[in-house]
This record gives sequence, structure tokens and C-alpha cells, in this order.
Amino acid sequence: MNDTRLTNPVAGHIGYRLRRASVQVMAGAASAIAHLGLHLTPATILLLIEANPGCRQSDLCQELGMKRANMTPIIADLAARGWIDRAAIDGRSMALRLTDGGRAMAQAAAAALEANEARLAGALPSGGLADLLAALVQLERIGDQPAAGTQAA
Amino acid sequence: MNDTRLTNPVAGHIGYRLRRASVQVMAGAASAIAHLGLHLTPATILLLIEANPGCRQSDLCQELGMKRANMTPIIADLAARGWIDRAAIDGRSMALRLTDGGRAMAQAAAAALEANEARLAGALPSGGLADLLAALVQLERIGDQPAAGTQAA
DNA sequence: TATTGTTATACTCTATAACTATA
DNA sequence: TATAGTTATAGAGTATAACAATA
Repeated sequence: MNDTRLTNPVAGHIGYRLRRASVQVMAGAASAIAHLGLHLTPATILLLIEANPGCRQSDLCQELGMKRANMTPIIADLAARGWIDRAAIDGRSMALRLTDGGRAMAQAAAAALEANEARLAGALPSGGLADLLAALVQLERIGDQPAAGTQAA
Repeated sequence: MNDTRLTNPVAGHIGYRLRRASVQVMAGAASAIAHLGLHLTPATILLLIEANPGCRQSDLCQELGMKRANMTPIIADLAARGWIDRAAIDGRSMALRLTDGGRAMAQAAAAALEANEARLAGALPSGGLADLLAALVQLERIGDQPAAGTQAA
């Protein structure tokens, strides 16, 4: 039991393989933009603001499934670095837009992330990308629903 | 920009879809065993010990990709709950085995997790499960390697 | 009364470093 | 000198509650 690998009873579980793959792929994506001084979430937010100029923090929260309380320091940091501008929409919300520097960062991040995605897609069987993305969307949709009849009743 | 959904430039990224799916599927799996008072990692560890009686903490760490420092409190908790026994192998390592109560917990957790897995697999196109698992294993293998030529040199 | 953004806080997961005792 | 387990600690990510200002 010392020098050999363990038998892993969850090795064939979707949940287990999904998490293991997610951890490694996130690490690779983070490395791909680390030279820009950006983490994945702020980088994604720059891309979203670039594609949706004038959007609000709460729009980003809804799209990314984040809590407002966790968006605040990220936006504050991006503004402090001079990459986004905030203009009042009304007294309680701000329209977010990229500065020129922010646009340069967003484009550099997008290029690095797209190159990484191409590398990942290239490792899949041809035609496998569309099937994979469809499966992931479906799993995201139904993932968080415990099976009926297992612990109910 | 207020009442409509945002354009999401990373919606088709493997990394983004993988993470979103992983979060939801992990939440569903956690719910499926929450009635047992078990979190996902301790439950997985019970299943691993059941399948590998006599294994050591560091064997579990290697298999699950965890740090030894983070395994310690989990094993201590499982022992405190009376679900595992620790017997000295030599002066520095312990052979881990399930108690009868631990076996009952492991079997209940396995049943709940398998039911959840069947629900997930049932939502995929027929024959899609094998392709999905193969893709996830491949992505796990190559995920953490930033693309050559993007920021190098 | 609900929404936007903020602050404070807490819990989990993960990571490193240093320590012991043993091999 | 390397390994097994532990302890302390620090950093992310995520969660809730409460608040001020506004709609």
C-alpha cells in the first residue's frame, strides 16, 4: 500500500473529473495572463466592460454569478490602476468604460487567453470542442439539483 | 445597457464553461451528501480509504492532489467522529482503515454520489459520457501549460 | 419598498514554511 | 538527507448582514 497508486472509486465521476480539469485549466489560464499583472476575474471583467461599455457593476455580477460585495474591491483596483472610468448613471450606479490603457490591457489579455484556448481546443479530438461546450453548458444548467428520491422523504 | 443581458466574450471559452459547470456540479454533489453531515472532500477520502485499506495520509494527498498540511485536520475530524482508525505502520506514518460506522458512512455517501452521477450522465446525449470524461482527462493533463510563443521570449 | 454600491466579517480552500520524529 | 505528519499562517474566493444613498 506504499509504493503503488491507490484505487480511486471516484475516478470515473463527472464531478471529480470536472473539478480536476477545472483546477488545471484555470491554473494554465491564470499563467497565460500572469505577465500582465492580471488575475482571471479582473481580466474577464475588463473583457466584459470592453464588450459592454456603460454596463454597471451589478450587470457584471449577474453575468458572472458573483456577489456585489466581492465585485467592489475588484472594480476599485481596476479604477486605481487607470484601466476603467466610472461615470454616474444616476445617484446610485455608475457606467463602466475602459480607458485607453484599459483597452490595451483587455486586448493583451484577450490575445493571451485566446491563444491558450486554441492550445486547449487543439488537444481535443476534431469536432470535440462543440460537444464538450454543449455538455458543459448542460451540466452547468442541471448540476445543482440533488437527485430526487435519494434523501428526500 | 440596463435591462438586457451582457455580451460575454468568454462565453465560448473552455476555461470559462469548465469553471461554471464545475461550480454548479460541485454544489449539487455537496447537496447530495449534505444530509450525512459530510463535505465533498472528507466523503471522497472515506471512499478512498474504503477502497485502499491501510493507506497513509500522504497516499491520499498524492491521489487527490492535496497538500499534507490540509489533509491533517480532515483526517483528525474523521477520526474524532469515529469513522476511521489509525494504526502505526512505523514511527512516522499511520495505516488508515474505516471503522464499521465509517463503512456505513462511506456506503451512504457512495450511494448518494452515484445517484447524482446517474442524474448528470442522464442529461448528456447517449454515448456522450465517455467522450466527456476523455476530454476532461485530457484537459486536466495539458491544462496547466501556458501557450508557447505568447509571452515567452 | 427595492436597488446600487459599500463595508465588515466569516468560512472554505489552498499554499508555504518551520517544526518533530523517524527512516 | 529525505519522509510523514503536524502546526501556524497567509492568500484567494465566496458568503451574509447591515448600512447609506437613491429610485
